[in-house]
Amino acid sequence: MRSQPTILHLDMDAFFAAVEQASKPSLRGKPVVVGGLGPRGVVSTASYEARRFGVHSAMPTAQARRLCPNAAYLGPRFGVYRAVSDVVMELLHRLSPLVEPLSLDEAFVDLEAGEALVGRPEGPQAAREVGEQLRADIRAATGLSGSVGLAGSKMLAKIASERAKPDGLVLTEPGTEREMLAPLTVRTLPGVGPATAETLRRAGITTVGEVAEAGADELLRLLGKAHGTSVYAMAQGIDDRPVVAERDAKSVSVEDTYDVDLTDRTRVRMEVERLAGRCVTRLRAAGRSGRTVVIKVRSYDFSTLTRSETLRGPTDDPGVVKESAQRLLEGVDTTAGVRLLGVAVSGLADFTQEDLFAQAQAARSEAAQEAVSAAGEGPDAPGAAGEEGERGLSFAPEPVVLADRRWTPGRDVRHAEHGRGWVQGSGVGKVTVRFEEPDSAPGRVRTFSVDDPDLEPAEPRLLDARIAAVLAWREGTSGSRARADQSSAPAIRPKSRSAGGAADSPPTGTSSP
DNA sequence: TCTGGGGTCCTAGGACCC
DNA sequence: TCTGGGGTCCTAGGACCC
Repeated sequence: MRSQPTILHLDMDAFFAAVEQASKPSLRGKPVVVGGLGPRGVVSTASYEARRFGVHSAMPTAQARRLCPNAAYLGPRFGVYRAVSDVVMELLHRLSPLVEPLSLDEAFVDLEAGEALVGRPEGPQAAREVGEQLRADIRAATGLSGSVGLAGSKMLAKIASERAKPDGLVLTEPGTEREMLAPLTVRTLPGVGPATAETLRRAGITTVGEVAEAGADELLRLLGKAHGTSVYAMAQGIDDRPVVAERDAKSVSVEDTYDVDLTDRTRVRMEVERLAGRCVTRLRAAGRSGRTVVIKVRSYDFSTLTRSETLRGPTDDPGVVKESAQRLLEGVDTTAGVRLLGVAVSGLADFTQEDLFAQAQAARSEAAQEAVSAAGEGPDAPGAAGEEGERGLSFAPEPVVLADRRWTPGRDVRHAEHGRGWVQGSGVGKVTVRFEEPDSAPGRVRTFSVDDPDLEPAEPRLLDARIAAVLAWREGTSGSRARADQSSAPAIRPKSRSAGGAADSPPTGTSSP
């Protein structure tokens, strides 16, 4: 526990939905839901307008449609979210080198490890100023709002940002945390989910204060050693977890839920083969190899099992992983129907055993195979979106993505005559497009035949020219993971940035959600 | 129209080794 | 040769997080 509130937690507000509203002028101020659009999809993010109808993340999309039929339902565009996220993370890195991203829209920053507080007066006011400046910078650079929590520990900073939502800042002064925590539900504590909350409830414990009163012995008895110890500490406001930057991934996994349960064994084998290929593609893209192959099978009744085997040494050979996955599948009965299949590789290492030539060879043929299978997917393909942009933001057109003429709502398109727009909906051979761009006025809607040759998928347009400038700079820096040296980072605030040819376009943010 | 996809960490039993 | 204890690896499952 620190005596000063120098741990900052940033949480972007309704991030995916907010990016969509910033991209699509006609959706500003309207309910927007981003998520899986198939029969088994779930909500990733609901805009605040949609939340008023009771829609929230992890809810089945079908249920959301019943609650809020007039919302715009959009498939996710991860490439765009990642691009915006990169800009936000860049701003965090200017505060301190110690940034711990939790997801695309969330991160901790250790202000003590950086320069942000230097030269400011002692006391919590300095941290508050840094937090408010950050929020202003994020808005200027992206047009989006983020909420900031500041406290003396990660847990409290996160709780603070939650209370700050939307578009606010909360600073918890060290020394006041126990009374603040006491009345909150146990679900507030990190690591307390539905199962733990139920265990505690049966013991008559529903608030954080009651956890603290129950004592260490009782918690260890109820929750076991590791879990009990940590929950008890957190309930007293004790949390010494450090902010940790850049953790190496420990596993890579790929899974698909099918619109209709799979029963045909040949089809199941084929899908496991594809998943293994995709998994290895991602593994190689990360420059890793792994020793343990895992398959996951979820049955019609939602029961889930995994089977794994550990190889003699790490591999990134698609053939080896595919064979292993098939071997594991042979031990699983799938006759009753399968709703989900997954393949994972864990026990990751940084090197491989194959020589470089063989690696390059395999990577090429694998990439080609991916391209073919992705482009050739029939209507029976998994409905969940999320394929596009999987591999980063790509300003260069990705042929694999653009060749795919599935008109998922939200997708970017271009029409030879009407210009750029996005898919509003499709069905019975027709596709409806709204023609507008991030900085245009709300656009008009037109309907076309799905195979209209004048209509084609397009690369997403970023929200703001400055974002493109920052990203271009990042891509140009040696290596994809190059981290900004504070001093060499370009200024991306409107005042100080001239972004190539498009320098003076106003931030979209002034009228943002 | 019930329940995504990508992860992390913990537990527990058995094998195996010393 | 009737009985041990500890450490590590592997497998499977479950809780939790965003």
